[in-house]
Amino acid sequence: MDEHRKAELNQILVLFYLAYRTFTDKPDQILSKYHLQRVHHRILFFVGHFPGLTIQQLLTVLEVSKQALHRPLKQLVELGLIRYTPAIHDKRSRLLTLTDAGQALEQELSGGQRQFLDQIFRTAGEGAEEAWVHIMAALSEKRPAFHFVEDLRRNTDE
Amino acid sequence: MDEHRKAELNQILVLFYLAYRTFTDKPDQILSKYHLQRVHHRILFFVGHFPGLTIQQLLTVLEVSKQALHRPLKQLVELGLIRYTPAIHDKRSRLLTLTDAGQALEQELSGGQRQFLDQIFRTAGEGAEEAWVHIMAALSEKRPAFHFVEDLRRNTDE
DNA sequence: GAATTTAGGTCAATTATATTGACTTAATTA
DNA sequence: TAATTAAGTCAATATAATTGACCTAAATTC
Repeated sequence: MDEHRKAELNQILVLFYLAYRTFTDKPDQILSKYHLQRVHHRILFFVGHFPGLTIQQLLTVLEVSKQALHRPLKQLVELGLIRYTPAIHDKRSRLLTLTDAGQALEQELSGGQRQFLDQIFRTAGEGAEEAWVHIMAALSEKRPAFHFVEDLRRNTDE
Repeated sequence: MDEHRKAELNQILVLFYLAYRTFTDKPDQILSKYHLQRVHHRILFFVGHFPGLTIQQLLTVLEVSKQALHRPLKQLVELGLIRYTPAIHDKRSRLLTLTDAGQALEQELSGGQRQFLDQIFRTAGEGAEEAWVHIMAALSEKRPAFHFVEDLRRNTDE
């Protein structure tokens, strides 16, 4: 790889870093109002997107330890943002869903991100969204959690 | 926004999350071998990409407090990965550059990221890189650090 | 020239968080 | 019945960030 291309890719690495930070910035500000952190947003988002997720599944997608998830999840339940619904097939599992308040906060946190992306995709040229998604999927697909989430989605869609 | 589009954008949010995690995963593994963290990679990357960066500028792009930067930067200097070169114009400033060992580690950390991106862009369709960059820039451009980095780049190029 | 500001360095206290390991209960599966 | 699994919790340790204070030396401003 020549120096010019390396410099070009470095600018791209900077963009990736800044874009991700910008992306989590507004939600982080909202979270801090409630004394919550990034991990709380992740929990709310995944439970909102995959209603009925179990704790085990949540641990798998977030790739954190059970002990690390314990406190933030407990807080969200105590705040009345997440509730357990009993699982019929396996009474050991606890199915996670958002309460109305949880849905409202999730919307407050992720809604801006969705609108921001939607607006950028709409103003970008034809096929830009597909290209972006293709590249992000290529970046993700070596990851075990990627396939796990794909399987989750397929099961949820049924 | 209808439910279908919301679900579509949620999948995209998942991709963003997973792509970024995948992206920092290998470097994080390498860092842990040296008992270093993400912030050390960021420092090495930005100093490597902008040789002669001052501490103030580094604080601005990383958006951390002086005290938060202090320890990891000190460690990198003590490990012989980063060196101060005296500033002629302002003797208060300390210009940061990578040592040979620092360049080697930076290459080990970011080189894989650059190659990974380069390969994906090459196998993606025509214009995919431009589209991706356009979108990531749109996501970044509201950020003060984005313009700061743009200015830095212009000054470095001169 | 004196006063102020700026770049950088450091210490201490507090707070937050993650990690490892161990242990428990209840339910399911082999 | 025995072994495994989902979930919950405690404790100890280590890591990290944050706030606030204080310091030196160099540069600017008045």
